[in-house]
Amino acid sequence: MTTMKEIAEKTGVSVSTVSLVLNDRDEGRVKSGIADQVRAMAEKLGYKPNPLARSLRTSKTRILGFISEEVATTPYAGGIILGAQAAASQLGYMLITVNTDGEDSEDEEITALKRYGADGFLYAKMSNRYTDVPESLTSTPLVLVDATDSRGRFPSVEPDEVHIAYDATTRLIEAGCQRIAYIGCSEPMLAQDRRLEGYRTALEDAGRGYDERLVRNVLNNGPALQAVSDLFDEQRPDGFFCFNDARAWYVYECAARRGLTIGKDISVIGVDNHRVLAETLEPQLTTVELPHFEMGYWSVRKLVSMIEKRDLDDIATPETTAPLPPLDSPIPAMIRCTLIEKGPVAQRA
Amino acid sequence: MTTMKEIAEKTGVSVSTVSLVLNDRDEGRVKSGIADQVRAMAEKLGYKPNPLARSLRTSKTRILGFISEEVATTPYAGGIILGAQAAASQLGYMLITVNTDGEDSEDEEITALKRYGADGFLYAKMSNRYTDVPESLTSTPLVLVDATDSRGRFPSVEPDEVHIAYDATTRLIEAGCQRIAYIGCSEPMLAQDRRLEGYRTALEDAGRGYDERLVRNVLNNGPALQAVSDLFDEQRPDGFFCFNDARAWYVYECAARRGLTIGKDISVIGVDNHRVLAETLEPQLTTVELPHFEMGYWSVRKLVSMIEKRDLDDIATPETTAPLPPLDSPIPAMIRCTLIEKGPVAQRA
DNA sequence: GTGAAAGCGCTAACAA
DNA sequence: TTGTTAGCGCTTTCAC
Repeated sequence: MTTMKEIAEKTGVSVSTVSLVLNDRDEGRVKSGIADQVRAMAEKLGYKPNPLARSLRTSKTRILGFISEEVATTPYAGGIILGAQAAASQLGYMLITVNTDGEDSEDEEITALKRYGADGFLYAKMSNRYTDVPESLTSTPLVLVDATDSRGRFPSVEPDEVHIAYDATTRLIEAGCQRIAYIGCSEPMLAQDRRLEGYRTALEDAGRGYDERLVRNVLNNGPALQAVSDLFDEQRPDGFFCFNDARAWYVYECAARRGLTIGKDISVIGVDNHRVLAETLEPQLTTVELPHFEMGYWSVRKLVSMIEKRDLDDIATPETTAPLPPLDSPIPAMIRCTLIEKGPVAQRA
Repeated sequence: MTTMKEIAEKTGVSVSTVSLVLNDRDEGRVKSGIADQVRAMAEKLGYKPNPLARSLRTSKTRILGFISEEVATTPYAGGIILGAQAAASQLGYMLITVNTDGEDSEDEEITALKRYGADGFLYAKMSNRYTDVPESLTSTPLVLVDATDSRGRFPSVEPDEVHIAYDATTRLIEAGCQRIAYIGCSEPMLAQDRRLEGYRTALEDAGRGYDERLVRNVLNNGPALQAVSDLFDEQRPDGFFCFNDARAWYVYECAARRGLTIGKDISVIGVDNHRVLAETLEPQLTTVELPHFEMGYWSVRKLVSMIEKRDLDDIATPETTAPLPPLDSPIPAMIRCTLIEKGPVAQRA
């Protein structure tokens, strides 16, 4: 690894000059001829700054910590991490992903990261809910991802849950569905509340009544299948909006048992949390893809703008291959989601 | 953050002495009274070494890089990462997880990690196959996880694929299945070859013939469902061993369409790569759980033993909550897998 | 046994 | 406009 010292020697200047030039702080301080020489030499020797040494001096590491409980158990976090990494590498940061399977290891991992000098943290949950931020995180720049600080102290970047449900429900209405059910989540959760709201609003905007008999909020377990089964028998819905993969699968399963064809007899739109829909039921159902990538991407930009105390609107995207959101938009807190029509949605008279 | 300097001042000794003591290199070099004082003061001030400063001096960072393409897209990597993190934190290392969605970003991320001074790398694939190690990784200690170096230069830690298939097939035989099918993978892959071998050996050990008409190697796509469907009609198998989730789902689907009950008419054992089985089909199928956690765990130990050029048999597990493999065992290259009987396996006469 | 001193690679006052 | 100096927190000879 070449050092500034080597460059200085080979160019016949001092290290400080090299430092100045290579950090682009040479404007009006170093003669441009010299500066060019230095840059050329750095290029020639393939100089790369040693981030450790720099950090030791500046006490800024350009390291970002990504904390999540779910990296390990769902592919859900995947897109978020990809997006976060894209933004981080774009901005010259390194993203360190840490998963804290339990409460115990959490603080431990966080302090480890802090000792390594992380400049800031992302704290990601797996489904939008009010969240208590661990105490150890409150003293550093922090952005919540797919979560909302229960005490309102920290900014967050989340999917636009109301719109998810509104769009899905509207799609079902437009397809001609008459009795549209919502299979929700019975745990208290922001995402659930807002999706129910979007579902309801869509119905009302279309001049339909909201009928709570068509709403079943269930858990991810045995009784859930029964509840959905009952819904089929009692209400005979012809359209379903489902909170997530598992719930969409219950509908799929119930339909199969009754000989109902999806796309003909009933239409199903599900939110694809765990990629189960994408991976197995793909041809059968229409899915809403959560904006994982975008959430990761924008939360990193938000975090970095907090750390560097400036807007990032000037930072363009030079050589990234990943699909990036338009960079001229300001950093959003809510992100619209994409409805993906992979499977058939029945068109009725 | 307290520094050694502070401890030195408050104790009235020099930094070098403090360094000696706090690194346990004081035996016979520092009077034990002094040493105790230093330790007490360090404890009192809550001293934590600054890893950056240390690394700058020693050019060892105790950072491990975990490179994978699939962290982002499957939950498969999750267990591996958990295991790797458990081992790393046990051994005083920090694990940096990096996913390289495409070929392009891979080298970039690796060099970034190298500049941060990673002491070694884990290179993980998503299913056991011969793998070309990226050139940029060949100059640092490296362990492959769930993959085999195509040029045989680097050690790897993998599931015992033959046994997976042998055990699953044997289980089906013991349950009384007469016509046991294997739904495999048509891509060339170590895991596929070895599982086919295990399937075959189990049949032969049981005095059964191997009938290649009962084997269907398919891809993860549309025609696959048709192929499995044909298998049902042509061969009427009553037992299935499936390469992974998606393939198990094809069987599940075909059975459902024919009104066959799993656990009564047919038995299905699938390898749970993507947690789809665990999350949606859990009550229906018997799954083989790949030893993700263990793979991560043991590969880190292997890597660290390479880095530190010593055995790790003396390192015990003090305060980890995660389930750890027994620590007295030597580092294994192949890891046995667990067959999980979640669903019914038909018992026939 | 202990401490002084040098240095890892870099940045930033301050001098010149 | 450039170089000198000091120092980030730590480890490691080498004198004493």
